[in-house]
Amino acid sequence: MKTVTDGTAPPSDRRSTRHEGTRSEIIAAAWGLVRENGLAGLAMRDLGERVGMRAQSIYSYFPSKLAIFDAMFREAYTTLSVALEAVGADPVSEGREYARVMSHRYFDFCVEDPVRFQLLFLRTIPDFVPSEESYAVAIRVYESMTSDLTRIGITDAGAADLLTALLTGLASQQIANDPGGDRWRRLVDRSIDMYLREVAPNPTITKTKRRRS
Amino acid sequence: MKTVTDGTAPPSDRRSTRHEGTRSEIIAAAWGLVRENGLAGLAMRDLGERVGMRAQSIYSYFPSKLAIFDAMFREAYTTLSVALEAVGADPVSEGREYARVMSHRYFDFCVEDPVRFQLLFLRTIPDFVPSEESYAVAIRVYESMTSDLTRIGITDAGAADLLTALLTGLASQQIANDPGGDRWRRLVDRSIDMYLREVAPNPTITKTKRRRS
DNA sequence: GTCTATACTGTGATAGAC
DNA sequence: GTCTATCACAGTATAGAC
Repeated sequence: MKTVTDGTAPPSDRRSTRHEGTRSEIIAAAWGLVRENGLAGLAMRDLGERVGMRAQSIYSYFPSKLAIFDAMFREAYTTLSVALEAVGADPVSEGREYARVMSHRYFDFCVEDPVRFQLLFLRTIPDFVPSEESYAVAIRVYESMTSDLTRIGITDAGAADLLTALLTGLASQQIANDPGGDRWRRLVDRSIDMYLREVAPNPTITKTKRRRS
Repeated sequence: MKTVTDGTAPPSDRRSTRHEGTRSEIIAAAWGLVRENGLAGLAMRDLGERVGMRAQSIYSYFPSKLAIFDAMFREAYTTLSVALEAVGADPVSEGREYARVMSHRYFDFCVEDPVRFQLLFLRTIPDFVPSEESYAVAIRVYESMTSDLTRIGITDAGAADLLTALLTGLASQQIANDPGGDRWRRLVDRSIDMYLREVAPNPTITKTKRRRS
């Protein structure tokens, strides 16, 4: 129902899988091009050439270029979601340790792919607004993070907002002013300590279960 | 000497002032357009129309569109420089109070004009790299901030980097996820406290002179 | 359903007349 | 300095072959 920005409803019956396959292929090619030429530098003609068709044919799979960005947006947030969920499953990751591991995953995810960072966290493409479905994935990631923080004893209002601001700030500075270096990366651990001292001043709180035995 | 990206050396003698005047006019018009259509939406034709000439004539004043962005970059950093220097001159602004006032100025400067923020702090225009002269202004602002922090007792390596990351992170989140609101703005004071507790744990340090009399 | 062919508008930029 | 004319290249869209 209501695949508004989703583009090109599945043909009819069975070879929609092939259609989906081509869509994935296009998105993958788009990521490659975007990493080479920047987010704004994505050209439909280049994209067509990369996947072996003319630019116009792409419109059979996506109604517009913005729809491609939307699919990329959703895919990237899903990747982030998976990366962060893996932390929660890690038995070692309790309390402060969870915060530390999660923060590093988040920071690495940002710095790893500057273009992806730009697409997800900075509103930089002129008319791009993520569709309802895609934005829902983003919200889900954020809610998951909040509930994880709650789980380890950080129930503070604004605690999650403060953490995302801190991490995206470090990542953004790293990307913009020292690409390839570690000038801000090496401040991450210190930032977590600083953050935890603020939102969970009592260290016993963050050690959820069994403190010694 | 070597006005490489500066474009169009002054004609010869005296009416270079008029030339400079037109340049300023073009830049002012560019700011207006960019706030309306976004940074990537700046079109030379629109710009020409705005200043009362054809698009091609602008190339008599700037060698390229990127040169216009460069001039805007420099102008904006000069504005930031002035805003922050005013804090140091304020006699009330000592120690923690300096950090607090300065941080709010910085944050407000960022949020006040999202497009300017994008130009200065996020590398988002495909091939734009600030010229040497323009980047020098940015460096000067940063060095001034560092020396101010030193003056109030924060000599910590990376302290300035941590602060800029924190503030740009808060601003970036505010702009992207709650434009017009205050969801991250109201975390600024708390962030300063958190920050000062990290970089200057001893409160007496930051109170530079006369603690009581 | 998916392709090719063609075309429309708008972009940054250049050459040369005046 | 400012103009006209022009270029190569974007994104987008429609028509029609297969």
